[in-house]
Amino acid sequence: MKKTSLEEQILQTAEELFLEKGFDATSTTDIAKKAGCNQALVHYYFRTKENLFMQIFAKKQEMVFSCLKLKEESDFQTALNDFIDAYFELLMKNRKLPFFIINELIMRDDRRQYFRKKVIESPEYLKYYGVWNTMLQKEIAEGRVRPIELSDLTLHIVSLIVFTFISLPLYSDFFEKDETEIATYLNHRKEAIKEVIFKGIS
Amino acid sequence: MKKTSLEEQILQTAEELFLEKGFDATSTTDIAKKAGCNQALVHYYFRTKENLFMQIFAKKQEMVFSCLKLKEESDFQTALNDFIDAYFELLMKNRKLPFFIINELIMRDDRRQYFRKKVIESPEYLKYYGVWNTMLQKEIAEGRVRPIELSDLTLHIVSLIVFTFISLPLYSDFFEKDETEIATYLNHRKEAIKEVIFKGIS
DNA sequence: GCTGTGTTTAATAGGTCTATTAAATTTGGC
DNA sequence: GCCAAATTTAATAGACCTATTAAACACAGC
Repeated sequence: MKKTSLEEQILQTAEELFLEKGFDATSTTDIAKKAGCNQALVHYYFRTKENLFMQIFAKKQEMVFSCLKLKEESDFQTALNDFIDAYFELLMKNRKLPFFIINELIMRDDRRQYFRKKVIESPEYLKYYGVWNTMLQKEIAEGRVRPIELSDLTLHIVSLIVFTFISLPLYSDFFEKDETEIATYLNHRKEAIKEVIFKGIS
Repeated sequence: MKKTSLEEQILQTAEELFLEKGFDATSTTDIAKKAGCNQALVHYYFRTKENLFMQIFAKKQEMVFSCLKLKEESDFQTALNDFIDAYFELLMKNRKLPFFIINELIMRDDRRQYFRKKVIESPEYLKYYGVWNTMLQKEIAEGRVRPIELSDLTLHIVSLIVFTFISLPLYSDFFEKDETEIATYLNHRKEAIKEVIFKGIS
C-alpha cells in the first residue's frame, strides 16, 4: 500500500516546516513529531538535517528559476505581461516561497554560492537574459519603450512581486484579512503592479 | 573615563550581531565574546536576551517609522521625491535594517503585534496617512496623477526601496561588487525607482 | 585600612539540538 | 515458519544555549 511511506512523509513534513519557519528554527525533532515517527528515523533516511534541507531547497530554487523559462513571444509587451502572470500564479500557490529563498540566501553564504552556481551562472539563465535583452532593445529602438536597462526593469518587477508575498503575513495580520480577502488583494496587486510597470516604462 | 563602559559595549555589540544575524542566530555567548566580557554580564545588565533585543528592536522600528514623518510640502511630487530621498538616505546608512525588521516581523507573532501597536495603529501614523491621502486625491482630481489608491502607491514605493536593500547581499555577492560600486549602484537604483514611480503614476 | 556597593567572573543547572548506536520490530523470499 | 534485510525505536553522547548563583574583585567614602 503505502510504500516507504515514512520517508515520503518526512520529506513532505520537512518541506512544510522549513518553508514555514526556516532551516534554523526547524529541528529534526519537530519534523519527526509532525511526521509521526521517531526522530532517529529522520537521520536514518537523510543522515543529516542539512541533506534533508538541501533536497527541498534545490527543488524550491528550481521552481523560482523555472519561471524565467518563458515562451518567446513575438510581442515584448505580451511576453512581459505573461511573465508577471506566471510569476504571480506560481507564488500565489507557494506564498512562502519568496521569503524562504531570500531568507536562506541572506543568512547563509554557502546557500548563496549554491544558488549562484545553479541559477545565476547557468547557461540557461544567461541565455534567457540575452533573449529578453534583445527584445527590450528592439522595443526601445522602435520607441515603444523608453530607454531602460534590463537589469533595472527586472529588479523593479521582482521587487514589486516578491515584496508583495514577503509582506503578506504582515498585511493579513495588521489588517486582519481572511483567506478570500487575501486572494482578492493578491489579484488586485497583480494588476496594480502591471499598471505601474507598463506605464513606468513607456 | 569609560563609565559603565561594558553595558554600553554589550548593547552596541548586540545591535551589530542582531542586525547581522537576527535574534535566533545570535547567542548571548556570541555577544559577550565580541564585547569582551563574561557571558553572565549580558544577563546581569539586561536580565534576558529578549529584553536586550527589544531595546534594539524598538529603536530600529522607530527609525523606520520616523521616515514617514515628512514635512508637509505644498507640492505632492516634491514631497514624494523627498520621501524617497529620505528613505534611501536612511537605508544607505543602515543597509541591514530592512531585512532585520522584516525578518523579525515574519518570524515572530509577538514582534508583529508590537509593531502593529506602536506603528500601524499609532495616531501619528494614521494622521500622516490622512495627510498623504488628501494630497494624492488633490493631484488626481486636478489630473496630474492618474487614479491610484494610496495603499497601492505606498506598497509600490516600499517594495522597490526595501527590496533593493534586502537583496543587496545577493547583488554584491553574485556580481562581486566592492564598496564603491555598491554605493554607485544604490544611487542608480534610487533614480531608477523615482523614474518608474513618477512615470508609473502619471 | 575597612566596609559596603556595584561589577565581573566561574560554575553550573536545566533545556534543546544533532547525530549515532544498538536493540527491537517488521517484512518479503523461500 | 524461518532467515536476512530493511525499518523503527529507545537511549544516549556531546555540543551549545539561557539564565541563575555564589564567589571574587574594584573602588568610593569614611
